Amino acid sequence: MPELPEVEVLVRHLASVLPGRRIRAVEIRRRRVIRPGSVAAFKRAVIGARFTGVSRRGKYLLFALRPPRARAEIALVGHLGMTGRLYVERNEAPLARHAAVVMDLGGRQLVFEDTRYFGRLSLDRTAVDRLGPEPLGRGFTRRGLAASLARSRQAIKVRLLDQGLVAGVGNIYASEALFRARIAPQTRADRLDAAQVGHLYGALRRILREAIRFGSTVPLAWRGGADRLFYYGRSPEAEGSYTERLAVYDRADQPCPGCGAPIRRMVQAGRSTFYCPCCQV
DNA sequence: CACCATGTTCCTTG
DNA sequence: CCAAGGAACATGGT
Repeated sequence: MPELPEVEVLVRHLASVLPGRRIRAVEIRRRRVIRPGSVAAFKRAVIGARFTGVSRRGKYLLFALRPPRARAEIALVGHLGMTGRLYVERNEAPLARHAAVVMDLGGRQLVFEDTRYFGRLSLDRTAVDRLGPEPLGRGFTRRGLAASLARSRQAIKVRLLDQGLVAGVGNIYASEALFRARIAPQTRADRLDAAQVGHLYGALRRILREAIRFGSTVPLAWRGGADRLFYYGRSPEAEGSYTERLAVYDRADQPCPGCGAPIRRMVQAGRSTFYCPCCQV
């Protein structure tokens, strides 16, 4: 479930596994995933390079690579789309059906698996450069958020999904944050008062931080006893407790944890929004 | 068969 | 020019 917290948990894991490893070979099984850019240029830049670091920006993964013979470092950008997974396993492990890219690290392989192939790997940073501030970073402020929202007549739920407003919030945490802030999702962004913007700011940070803490606290699990790590770094058994943490997302007709009224689902900009009609005004 | 799904980008409409 | 909405991308679950 790749929104900011899931990507952050994954990045922390990969940062403990990848640095120091060299890319011996790359197999592109789905060329669509290498985008934008060409497969040939991608392979040329990446093969032979060594991982020096892994970080995150919004929902994007950033891999720092040092090519051989001390040329400047390059940045490999990754995005998991809706169903992407990224893990390191032994070379002999049977390849997943939807493995899109496999990088041979010598004895181990880094696998980018994605059933829907919406995810991508690229050397192009333009999408990353267009992102708004990191919600858990210094650049995200109440004033900045208020100023951005004052310029838009769009529904607040739809605004939150714009990665240029704040980076990393997706469909799940947008609904969750609005519930915590007690703001109705259809409220026009420019109609929120200062107190509501303050609540929303705090709710976003709290929701995202808690999700990261939860994801990082659960022990890492390995599928089928082999050493293939689930991309989100949690065991299937933890899945139940994960969804139990969500107050409104995917809970249509279930009782609101605050007042007991049935949670509602509606569609905004083509995507589901879940909310409590009684708690969120 | 129908509808739904954690995301982004492109195209059209106003 | 910009904002907003919808389709497209591709596969699988219910």
